Amino acid sequence: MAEKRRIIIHLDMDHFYTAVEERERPEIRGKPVIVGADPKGGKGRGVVSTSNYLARASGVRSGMPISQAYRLCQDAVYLPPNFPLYIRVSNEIMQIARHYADRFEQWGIDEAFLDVSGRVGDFTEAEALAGKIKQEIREREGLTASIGVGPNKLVAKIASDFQKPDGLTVVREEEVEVFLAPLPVRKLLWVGRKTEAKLKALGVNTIGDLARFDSESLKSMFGVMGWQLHLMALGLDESRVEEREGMKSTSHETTFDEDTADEAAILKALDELCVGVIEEVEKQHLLFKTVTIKIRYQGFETHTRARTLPFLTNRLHDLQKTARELLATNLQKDRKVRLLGVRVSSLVSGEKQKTLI
DNA sequence: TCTGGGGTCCTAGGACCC
DNA sequence: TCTGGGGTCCTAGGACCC
Repeated sequence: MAEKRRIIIHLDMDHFYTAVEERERPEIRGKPVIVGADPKGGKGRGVVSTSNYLARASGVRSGMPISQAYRLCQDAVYLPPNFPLYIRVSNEIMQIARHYADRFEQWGIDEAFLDVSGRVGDFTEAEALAGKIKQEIREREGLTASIGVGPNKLVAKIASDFQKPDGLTVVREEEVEVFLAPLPVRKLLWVGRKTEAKLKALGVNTIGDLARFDSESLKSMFGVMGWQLHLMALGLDESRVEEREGMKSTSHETTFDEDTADEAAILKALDELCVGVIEEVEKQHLLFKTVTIKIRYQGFETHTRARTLPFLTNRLHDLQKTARELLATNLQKDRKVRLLGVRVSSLVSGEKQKTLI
């Protein structure tokens, strides 16, 4: 039995963090703006979270070391991230978008998928609907978004990235193959740096190359992922637009300003991370069973150590005690530490738990 | 070039149970 | 002495997303 044809919209806010900052601070408009770590005159550690298009013109990109961004664009306005603000604005935008969709799925802080199959008869009507969504976001929030419309989530997502900023790209079912073929494989969801490199070694550069590649070889080389790669290259994706509910884990981590072997400073940082995690656990009314700590040494070597408790808890004392024990038995003496992290998982809603007991 | 902080999912091996 | 099969849970690492 043939599935009903779907029409999916992907909404992607343009350079979200910097766009929000520019909206809130008229004095920085017209300048390159970079949200991320403190550059500290070129000596800062950390990376660029988001940069506006003026900064991108100098070569600045998300994820780039902030020291490198500083060399490329010294006259930019550098701002620390203001997550409470971005989350507030994000919630307002998601409210707007949600009411245009039969099914809605938020994706990160500034993206969303909308299944509008039941609301529009064809892609032309979907394009008009997408225009209305962009307009409402512009009028109510003073921000621009780029939208992609396609027969599934994969194509819609790639389409939203096709023309930016303030873009609107529609890819009909019969146009999918021609649209995807010339694009680099890196545009596919789940194809990151590593997979891109492996594919390149096979002579696969574009999505078209991948579509022509033998699917059995892909499966034997990449396992489950290989089959997925084959389907994606053909523009096929049956995954549903689905609201995710229930966090699986929550964590805090911090990179020291300077790598340190000072045990007192390390323990203090660990305790503070635990406090932050417990605040989130309490806010969300959660109980947890598994504690994981993360240690990154000087040189970027990273380890995780986990322990599952025989009981559910939301107590700071349990977290700090477990985290300290995991650290004590795994910390390599006299090695400088770059980063420390604390995560809790095996989460259960505390309210639900009460009714179970 | 020198690599944040918040997440999700997958894989592989080992423990343990029936 | 040599040794099953299936299932679940746990740990560690890694790829990927925004």
